[in-house]
This record gives sequence, structure tokens and C-alpha cells, in this order.
Amino acid sequence: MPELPEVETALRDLEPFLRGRTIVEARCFWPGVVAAPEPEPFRARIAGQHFVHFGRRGKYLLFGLAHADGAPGDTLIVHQRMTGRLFVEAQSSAEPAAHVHASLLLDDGRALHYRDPRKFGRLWLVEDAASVVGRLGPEPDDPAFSVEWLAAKLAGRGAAIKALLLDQSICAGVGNIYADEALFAARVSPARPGGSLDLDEVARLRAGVREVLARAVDRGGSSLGSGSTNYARPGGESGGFQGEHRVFRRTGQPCVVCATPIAHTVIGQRSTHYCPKCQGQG
DNA sequence: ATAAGGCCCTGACCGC
DNA sequence: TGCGGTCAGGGCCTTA
Repeated sequence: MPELPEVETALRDLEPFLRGRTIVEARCFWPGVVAAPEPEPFRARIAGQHFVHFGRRGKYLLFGLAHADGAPGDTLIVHQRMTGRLFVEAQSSAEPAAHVHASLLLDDGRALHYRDPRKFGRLWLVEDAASVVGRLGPEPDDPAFSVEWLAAKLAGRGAAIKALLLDQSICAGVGNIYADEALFAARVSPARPGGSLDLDEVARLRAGVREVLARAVDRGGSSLGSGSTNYARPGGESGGFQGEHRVFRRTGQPCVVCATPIAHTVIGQRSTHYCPKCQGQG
């Protein structure tokens, strides 16, 4: 389940294989994977462009393209949602691997594949990336993600703080794993109404989000699940952060701080893990 | 404006 | 062993 650290890791892993490479041909095996434009213009437009820029906004991968004459091209945007994965391998005449919905054939004999068993992820090819990612809030490491910003966004809100942390317009890139981990780091109950946090708690939460995400990026993200739904890096390696989760999927295990068993509940239709003692009852 | 629920999907997992 | 039911869950959409 790629969140910000997993997306950032995927981007870094892919860049050496893609920088400067020209897309010779695009193949689409399941049209639903292309969100915009329609699959046929997607294929026609992307051919001949090459990779020049590698970026990320929230959980979206942004590949800046250019035309053969150097003129600026489109931006290829990928959201992996739950089970999407990008990987590069040598082109083959064999049938595409199971659940590969689109492939970009490169000029060096390799191909960039998008595989997604649950078909939740999407690709876009747009002139202006803001048309897709323009509504996202600030990145966690952006100074714009300030205590004042977060406090203003939470003020008056009755929804659980856990649910609000998942709102990508408040802070881009936080998903279920890191919301739980950030709340634990901040010693704030996930069930607390967002507007009930005092300024010190908001400051702790902002710091928790930033610290947890930065550390996960350092570790190459988290790998969870099993079999084909396991999240892996583009080269198939596992991330290294799942062993450092302090609450996520540790239900019943002792809190690393106080040894109280970690509790589990559902908030905003999302599985939620917390320490009842360190994070209070809310 | 906020909040709550549905929807998309299919592999993994559980109980019988 | 096989089968059916349930779960997971990000982002967008519809409904109050």
C-alpha cells in the first residue's frame, strides 16, 4: 500500500532506468487504467517523448517528458493506490505478466510496466500536472505545512483526527500506516475530534507526521501484505520500515513505550491502531 | 461548508 | 481439499 515513502522510494529506484529514455510505443491491456486522456490519444501522444524530470506530489508519481526536439512535453502521472507497482524489465515477446495493464516500450530494449491486481491505480498524460494534483495540500516537509496551517485546518472540525490526517488537502501523502504511526508519535488518540486538539498537540502531531515520514523514506518505505498484494520496490526488494512500526498491525502486542497491549478499532472505515495508555482514551 | 456512506476490484485468509 | 464469505483500503462520488 504505497504511501508517500513508498512512492518516493519507487521514484528514486526508477529514475536511473528511465532518465533520457524515449518511449517508443505504449501498450494498454486494460483501458480502465488510463484516467485521461482516452487510451488511444494517450498512446499516440506519449510515443516519441522522453523522460527528463522525476517528481512526486503526495502519493502521485510525476514523470516530466520532453519531445525529441527538446520542446517541453506532457507529464505522465501515476497513482498506485493499493496494489499498483511500476517496474522495468527487458522487453519480451511473451504475453504480459499477470495484472500488467499498461507497458511503455523504451528505446533501450527495456519496458516500463504497470501492474495492479486490484485495478485501483490510474495513469494520466496531461499538459498541466496541476489539473490532477492541484488540490493537494502541502507536502509534510514543506514549510507551508506549519503548525498554524494544521491548526487552521483542524479548527472547528468534529471528525476524528485520524480521518482528517488522511485528507490529502490537509497534508499530502499520509495514508493509513503513517497516520497511525504519527498519532502514536504525537501521543494523540486517533478518535479525538480534530477541533479538540490544543496548540501543543497540533504541534506534536505536525512534528510526528514529519518525523515518521522522513524516517520511512530513509528506510525505503514499508512492505506489507503477502503474495501478489505485497508492496515491493520496483526491483522487487522489500522496504525496511515495516519492522519499525510501533502501532500499525501490532494489535495485542506490547506498546514499545509502556507495554500496554496495542488496541485496534475502526475510524473513518479505516483499520486503526493505537496505545490506549500513551494516547489516552480520546 | 462538513460528514457519512458507497464504489471500485481481486488476492488472501478464515471457517466449515 | 474445496468452497463461500469477508476483508483490505485511496480517492472520488453521491447523498444528507
